[in-house]
Amino acid sequence: MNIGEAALASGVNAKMIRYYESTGLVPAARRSVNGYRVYSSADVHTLRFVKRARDLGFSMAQIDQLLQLWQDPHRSSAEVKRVASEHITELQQKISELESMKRTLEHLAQHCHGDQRPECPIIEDLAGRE
Amino acid sequence: MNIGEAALASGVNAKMIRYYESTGLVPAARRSVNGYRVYSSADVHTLRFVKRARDLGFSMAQIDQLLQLWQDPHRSSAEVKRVASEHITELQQKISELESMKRTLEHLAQHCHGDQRPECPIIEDLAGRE
DNA sequence: CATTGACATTCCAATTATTGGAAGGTCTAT
DNA sequence: ATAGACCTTCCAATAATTGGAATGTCAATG
Repeated sequence: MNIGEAALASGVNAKMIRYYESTGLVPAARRSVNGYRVYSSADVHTLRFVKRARDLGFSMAQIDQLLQLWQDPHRSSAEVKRVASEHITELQQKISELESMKRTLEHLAQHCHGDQRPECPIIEDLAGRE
Repeated sequence: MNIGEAALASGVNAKMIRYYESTGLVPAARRSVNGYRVYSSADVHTLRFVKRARDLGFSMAQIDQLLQLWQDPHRSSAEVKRVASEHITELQQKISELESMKRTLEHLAQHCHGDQRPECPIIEDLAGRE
């Protein structure tokens, strides 16, 4: 299996597969005589794991931990849960920040006429209303 | 007013002030004889505008637009509102993504025992449950 | 057999906003 | 004179991804 096929099968594109390899997130693929990377279905499985974790917003550092845990038959589910919970907290943190921004902007936009005149509470807020 | 004082007064640190200048987001500061950047209170006002907009999550490109509009006495509030609304949409988009991730993870974490045993629905999901 | 097109390789760079540091110059005060 | 706080520029790293250039390989076709 060449990198293109592995990309198709895993949902991780070739460029990113090489990148993940370069950072050590996934082990370096074996090479065929021509120098091409060769992937097994186990490798593709790993790549799909990474893809799914990325889709859930885990950082590469967190995915690194999760991959270790995945490979480790002696892991405790508590460790996994800790990584996930940490990420949930981060997500909530970010969501709260964005919601706060959105709320503020909606209030401002609500009072903006949105017509041809220059007066605008949005700009006034940015400029400092005081 | 040196850059340090301008930083203190605006809430934008010196490093970022120089960066904003380098990208053209804010005009290049005048220089005193010793080569130091010199800021007026109008400059600080602009920097505070940028700071506030960044705090609301606007990108530098959007802030560039907002600054233009702010300076333009013939602006229409509709233009300002358009930029803000676009950003609100982006915020909502991002919020929805993060909430979806969080929901999924919470469901998985809820069914994870979090004890010393290796069995864990979180890892299983990442590994592909099928 | 030579060429073509699809695929592979490496390396370098851009993105976005921010931070860090190095190496050096200036100012103020002791 | 020297110390310490400030300023300058330049280069690099961050996180994850994307883009491109230059080059090599493979399979198939004319």
